[in-house]
Amino acid sequence: MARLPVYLRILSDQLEQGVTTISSEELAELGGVNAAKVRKDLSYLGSYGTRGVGYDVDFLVYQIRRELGLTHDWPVVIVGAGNLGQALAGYNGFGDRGFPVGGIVDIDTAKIGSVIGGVRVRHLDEVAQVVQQRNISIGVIATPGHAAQEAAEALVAAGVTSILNFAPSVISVPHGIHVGKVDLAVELQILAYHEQRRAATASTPSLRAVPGDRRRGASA
Amino acid sequence: MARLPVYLRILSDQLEQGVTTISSEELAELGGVNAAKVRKDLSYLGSYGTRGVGYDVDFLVYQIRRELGLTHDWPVVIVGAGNLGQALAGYNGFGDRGFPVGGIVDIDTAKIGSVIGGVRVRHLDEVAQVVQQRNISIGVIATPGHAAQEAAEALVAAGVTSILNFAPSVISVPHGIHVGKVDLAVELQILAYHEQRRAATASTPSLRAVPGDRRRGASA
DNA sequence: GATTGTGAAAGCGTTCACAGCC
DNA sequence: GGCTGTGAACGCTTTCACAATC
Repeated sequence: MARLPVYLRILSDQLEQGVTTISSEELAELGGVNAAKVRKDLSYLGSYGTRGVGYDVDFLVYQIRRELGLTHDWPVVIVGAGNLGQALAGYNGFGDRGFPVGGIVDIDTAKIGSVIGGVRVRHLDEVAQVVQQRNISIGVIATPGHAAQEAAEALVAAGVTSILNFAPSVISVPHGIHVGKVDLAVELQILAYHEQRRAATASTPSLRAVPGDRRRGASA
Repeated sequence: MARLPVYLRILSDQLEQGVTTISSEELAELGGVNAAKVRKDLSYLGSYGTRGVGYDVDFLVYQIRRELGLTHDWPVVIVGAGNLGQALAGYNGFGDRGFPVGGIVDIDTAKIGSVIGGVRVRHLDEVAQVVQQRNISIGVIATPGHAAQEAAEALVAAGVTSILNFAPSVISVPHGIHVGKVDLAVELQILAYHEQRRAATASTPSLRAVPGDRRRGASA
């Protein structure tokens, strides 16, 4: 379920703030979703709530981590030491959340040997070595679009079985390889779409229906 | 519809390769989806296909751009000139696809004045000025998590109506502001989940039903 | 003959509503 | 009284299948 990581982050936050118990309604509020949905999602993990009380935050965090396979670190290898690759390697959000950068590779000899975020950049040809040495199963593609397919093939050949693709082009991989895609332009295009619709409806006086937003407190 | 940007990218690629006509089946193949879905999606834009022939790629690109509001550029302002902000600002994928970086702001005086991707970094306090000068309606948050809320508030106060949040924390914004979120860790967690399931099923020769604890005697 | 456009059917995720439990 | 867990209703999205059209 794609919402478990969201719950996990919220619950981790709550845990830090000293919250020990949480109801489905509170969690739903924090996550911006429906309480019934939260209960359905969590019941999928097992019956870990207590009726009349709620869920034990600490236990729930453990269970979600277990379900997501986050009981141990998943080192990743980054292909591409350009702007994006450097940002990802230096981004604490990766290592802090269980995905330490186990290697960075590139084909630009000018970049090879430099150190980013404590990791030395090596040549793409050595990616198989890196993957096997550090027992890596997740690769991150941070290359220009035209190099993405080559990067994907090198990763698969090296033994990686999951790929997160930041390049703005579609890669094709053998069956059985999991691919996640983050296309920055697509995200912006969706926002642009909403902006454009906002402009269109704002200039259309016929649509007078006011959304009946019956929330109690205004957003704080 | 969230798939339009995907079609747009494929069609743009095809256009560059000299393809002038495409059938729903070909487009579906390239996009990895069902042909009927493609037709339904495109029929939503209007009846722009020709039976027995297919769709005119050039015309379709124009229509999708129109629907998405991509007939003009949408300059963006980036909050945070750290690793991620620099990567985004230097990333051609933004400007090339209609989202030029109209400004970068930060609170670190050491960074202010430096030039990234041709744009000078200014102070967060000047964000309203930047937004109004360049007529910006989309802001990008590339700060550490703890600064994301402050960034969001500054953007909203400056007049931005859409926000793309790369920080690993949830921001709350007034009603009517559109927020897109890219959480790098969430993407990786989803891949980890699949990896973990792969390992689990690989080590389970046959899926034997595990007896659950049925409370009460209603076992049938 | 090939391909679109679209009603109808099927599938899936969400929400409701309430019994069961603390 | 409060809250979970879940069958059932609902609504939305996807897929099918075929008439309409080129």
